[in-house]
Amino acid sequence: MAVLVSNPKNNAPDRRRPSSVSIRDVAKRAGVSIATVSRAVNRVPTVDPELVRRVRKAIEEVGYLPNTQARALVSGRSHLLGLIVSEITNPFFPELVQEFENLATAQGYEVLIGSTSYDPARTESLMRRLLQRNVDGVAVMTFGVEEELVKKLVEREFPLVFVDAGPSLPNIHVLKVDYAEGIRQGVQHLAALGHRKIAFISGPLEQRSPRVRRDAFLKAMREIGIDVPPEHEAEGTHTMEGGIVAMERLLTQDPLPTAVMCSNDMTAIGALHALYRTPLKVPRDISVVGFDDIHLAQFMLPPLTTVQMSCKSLAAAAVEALRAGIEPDHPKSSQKEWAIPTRLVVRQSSSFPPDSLPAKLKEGR
Amino acid sequence: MAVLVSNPKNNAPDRRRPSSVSIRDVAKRAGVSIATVSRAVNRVPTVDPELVRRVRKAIEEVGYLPNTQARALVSGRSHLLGLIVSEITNPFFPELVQEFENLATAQGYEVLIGSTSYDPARTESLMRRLLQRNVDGVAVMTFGVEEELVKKLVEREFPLVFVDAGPSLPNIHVLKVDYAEGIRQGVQHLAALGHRKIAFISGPLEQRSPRVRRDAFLKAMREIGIDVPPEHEAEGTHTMEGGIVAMERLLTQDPLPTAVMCSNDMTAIGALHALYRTPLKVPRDISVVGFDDIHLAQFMLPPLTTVQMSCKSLAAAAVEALRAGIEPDHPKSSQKEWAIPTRLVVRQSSSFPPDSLPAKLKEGR
DNA sequence: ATGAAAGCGCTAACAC
DNA sequence: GTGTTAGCGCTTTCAT
Repeated sequence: MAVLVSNPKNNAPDRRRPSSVSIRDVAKRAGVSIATVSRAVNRVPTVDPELVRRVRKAIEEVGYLPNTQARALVSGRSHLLGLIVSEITNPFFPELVQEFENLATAQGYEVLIGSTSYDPARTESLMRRLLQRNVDGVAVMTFGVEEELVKKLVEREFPLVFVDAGPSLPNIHVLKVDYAEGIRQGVQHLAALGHRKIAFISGPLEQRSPRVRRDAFLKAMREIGIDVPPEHEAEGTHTMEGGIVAMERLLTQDPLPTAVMCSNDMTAIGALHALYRTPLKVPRDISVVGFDDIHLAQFMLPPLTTVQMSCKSLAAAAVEALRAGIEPDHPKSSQKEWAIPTRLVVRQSSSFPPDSLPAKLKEGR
Repeated sequence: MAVLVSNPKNNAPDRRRPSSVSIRDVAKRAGVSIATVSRAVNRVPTVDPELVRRVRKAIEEVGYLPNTQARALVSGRSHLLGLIVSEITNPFFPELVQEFENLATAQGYEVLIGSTSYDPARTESLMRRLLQRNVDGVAVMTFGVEEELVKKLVEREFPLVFVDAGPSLPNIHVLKVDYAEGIRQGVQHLAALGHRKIAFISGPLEQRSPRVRRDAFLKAMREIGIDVPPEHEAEGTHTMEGGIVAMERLLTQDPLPTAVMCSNDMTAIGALHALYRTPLKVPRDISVVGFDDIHLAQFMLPPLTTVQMSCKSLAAAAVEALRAGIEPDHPKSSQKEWAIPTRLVVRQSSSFPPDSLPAKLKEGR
C-alpha cells in the first residue's frame, strides 16, 4: 500500500503535501471516467446504478474526499459563511457563534470566524480576507465597517447581514433587535414594583448599538412620566470592569437610585460585584436588571433579572438572511428586515425598592 | 461603469455571483500578461518597477482581490488552519480561540473553527470537512477523534496538534500541559496553610484530560503523605452546574473537607455558588482552588485562587507546532512535544483551615 | 447513460 | 524581464 509516491521529476523535496487522492484515482479504480465519478458523487440521477456502486466502492477503497476548493472554483460558490463579531471573549458571542455554526453546518456551510476587537482597521482587513476566500456571504455582528466597501459589495449584490442596521444602505439585510420592547418591559417591571429612581449604565456610547439601548431606556422612562437626571446615567464599556466602575460612580450620587438597568449582562454582573463590596444588598436595597440573558446570568448571586435577546433567533435569522441572498430560489429572498424579539426574564436581582409600602407590608406579615 | 454584465449565452439568470474581477482584467487594464500581474502581486523581485507601478494602478482601479481558492488549488496550500474545540461556550475556549486566531492571522493564516460538544460523530464529520477544505493543519483541543482517521493522517504527514496527547501515536505534535506542577503547587499551597482534608472535584472522568488532572492531584497528595478518602472525590462535568452538584455532595460528607480543589474554574465557580447558599464562608470555613485561570476567575467573590494554564502559551505552541509541520523550512520542524507551563495564582478563595492554629493566633491578635 | 474536453483563477515552468 | 502555457481538482457542456 504505497501511500507516498516520490516526486518523479527530480529528487528535490516536494513542497506540496502528498496530494490526497483525487477524482482521477477514483475513476481509474472504478474503471470509469472522471465525469461519471463526479456525477455519482453529486447524485446526478441518470447514472447507471451499477456504476454508482462501483464508484462508491472505489471511493471507499482509496479514501477519496472531494476537494472543496476545486469545487468552489468551478461552481463559483464556496459554501463558506463569514461571521464577524466584535469580541469573542464577551460571553454573549460564543453562544451566538455556537448557534450560528450549528445552523450553518446543518445547511452545508462552513463558518469563517473573525473578531474585530472594535478596531475598524482589523474589521477592514478581515472583510478583505473573507472576500478573497470567496465567502458566499458575511454576517456582521459588530460595527466600524468602512461604508465605502459595504457600498461596493451591496452594488455587487454580495449577501451581507448587519445587526441593528450598520450603514443605512438600501438593499441590505438587517436584523432588527426589538430593544424598545424588551427595555420597556424591564422599566415597567421596576416601575410596577414601585421604583422611580432608576439609573442606567450604558455601553460605550460611541457605538451604535449601546446608543440605541440607552435611547430605548430613556424613551421607556419618559413613557411612564419619569425624567432621568444626568447623574443617574453612567457610561460603561459592556464589560465587567466597566460595570464595576460605573456602579461605583452611581453609588456616590445623592439621591441613590433604587434600581439600575444595565446595557448588557456583563455590565450588570460588574454592578453586582461592586454592590457586594458595599453594605447594600441586592435586591433588598437596590435592584439590578441586565440585558442579553447570557448563560451566566442565571448563576449570579442573586440570579440576574435580565432582558433576553434570543441568541437562537439572532443566529437563525442571520443564517436565513444570508441563505436568502445566496441561494437563488430561497423562499424569503426578498425579505430585508428580520425582527429579533426580546423579553424580560424576571429572576431575583429585582424586587421592591427599600422602604416601599409593599415591602413593609410584606415584612409585617 | 458597468458592474454587471449580463450572461451572453442565454437569458436564464446566471446562478453565479457576478464574478469578481480576475487577474485577466488587471492584465488587460495594465497592458501586461497575467504572469506579470501574478509576479507583481507576489513581489517577485525581477519585475520592472515601472510595470509593477502600472499593475498596482490597474489593481486599484478595477478593485482586484486575488482569489485564495485558485491560489490554494495550484499551490497546494490553503493557508487555512483548523481549530477544533469541545465547547465554545465554555469560557476557557473563547480566550484560546482569540489567541489562536490572532497568532494565525498574523502569520497569514485563516482559522476554520469547529466545536464538537464532545460528540465523536460530530468530531469525525468536522475533521472530514476540514480536510475537504484542504486545511494545512488542525489543532485538536478536544477528544474523541477516531483513531483510525488520525492514523491515516499521520501517515500522510498531515500536520496535527493534540493537547495532552490524544491517540498515542508517534510523530504527532503534542502540547504537554504540566498539570503535575500546577496542581502540586495548589496542593502544597493548601497544605502549607494547614489543610489536610482536601477534596477534589474532577471533570467527567471518561475523558482523558480530566483523568490526568485527577491523577495529578492524587499524586501530589500522596507526595505529602495524605491519602484521599473516596468520599472526598466527586465527579463533576467541568461546568458550573456540575460544580454545584458535586459541591453539594461533598457537603454531605463527614468529616467535611476544609479545602476543595477543582478540575477547572467553571467547576470552582459552581462550588463557590453552592457554598454561598450555606452558612459556610469562603475562605474562612472552606478554601476553594480552581484550574485554568479564566478571565472570570479574578472577578469571583471572593476572587478565585487558581492554577493558571497559560492560554497564550497554548495558542502560541499550537500555531508554532502546526507551522513547523506545514512550512518546509520552519526552524522547529523536528520538535514534537511542546511544554505548556502552569502556575498557581493565589487570590482570596484560599486561606487557613477553620480552627487551625495560625488562624487562632491571627484572631487572638 | 457515458466520456472527452473546456475552463474556473491562479502559479510556475519554460521559452524568448 | 516578460509572455505563453500547462496544469491544480473539479463541474459541466457537448458529443456520442
